[in-house]
Amino acid sequence: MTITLPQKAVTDDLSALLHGAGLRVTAQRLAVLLALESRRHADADEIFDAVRPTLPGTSVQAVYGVLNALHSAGLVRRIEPAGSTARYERRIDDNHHHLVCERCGRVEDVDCVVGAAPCLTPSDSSGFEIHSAEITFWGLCNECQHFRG
Amino acid sequence: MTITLPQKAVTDDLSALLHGAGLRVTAQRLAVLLALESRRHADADEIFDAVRPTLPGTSVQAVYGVLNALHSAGLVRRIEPAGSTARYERRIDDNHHHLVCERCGRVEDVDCVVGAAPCLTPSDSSGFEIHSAEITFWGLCNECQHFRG
DNA sequence: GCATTGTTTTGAATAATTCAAAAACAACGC
DNA sequence: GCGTTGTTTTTGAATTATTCAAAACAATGC
Repeated sequence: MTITLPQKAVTDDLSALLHGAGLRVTAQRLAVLLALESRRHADADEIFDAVRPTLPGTSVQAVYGVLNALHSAGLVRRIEPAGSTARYERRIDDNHHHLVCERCGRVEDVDCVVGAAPCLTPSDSSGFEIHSAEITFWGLCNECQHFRG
Repeated sequence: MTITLPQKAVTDDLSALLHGAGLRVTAQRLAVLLALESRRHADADEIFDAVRPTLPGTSVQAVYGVLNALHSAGLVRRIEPAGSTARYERRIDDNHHHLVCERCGRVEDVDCVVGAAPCLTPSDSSGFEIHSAEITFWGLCNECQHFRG
């Protein structure tokens, strides 16, 4: 029986993830993936801030590069709600959607919509070959509802 | 019986539209609205190009200003698909959705989705007060389907 | 017509993201 | 273990959509 430090175990998982996707395992990529584990809908800047303490010397450009690589490999999902910068998330396997606050930009997950399946089929696709459907709900988050004049 | 030039009639309609929304009627606003009549999902730059010939001296900033005013007044809808600049459209009364080409960024309208109504209700809204739902279908347009390797 | 208030122009700034070249590094075979 | 090769990161700069601010101007109500 081998005893592994929890931290190490997580990093091993992430290494395997990268490896499995045909990507080289680098400290920056592991750090970005780790940062995404504990954050939902993080943007490049948040991730940069999260990575910096443990991996000083990392550049913002590297973070963008890593995120682009992870996205191309299908390991992270990128959403760009109107008015926000690009946000990244690790939940890629399920087909969940997003609630975005019109006032503060906060993003929350919606696990499913009622009658989800039919939503993925438009009635007339104008010759498009459809790959995915993205649903964004706009409104006011809990906090911002109290700020109205 | 009065005979009105068609061009003039359209402009009168647009003037009434602006007036009804409590906005001042200016040449730039009429020109932008007119440009939007014949264009679907136009961005600020396209509109600027469309306005310039008939109204030289108009600045890009003015176009942005007009579009923001029209949007705030609810006269135009603004969509910002990931990877594109903001696009504007006059169809605001209906609740239609969009097809966006992942390759060339082309945007098409989808009149309705099968089972449209249920789509507007998420199962768990996390305390959000929901105002609207936006559906974007991602895929390849007719043209871009032939460019695949 | 004239004053008021809102809009447009002019000119400059902002901020997210990407580009490019050179240095650093990971993966692989030996 | 060690060099080679191709990829990734750093460093430094560019791009581009959009907004900001002050001054000139124009629409509306009287």
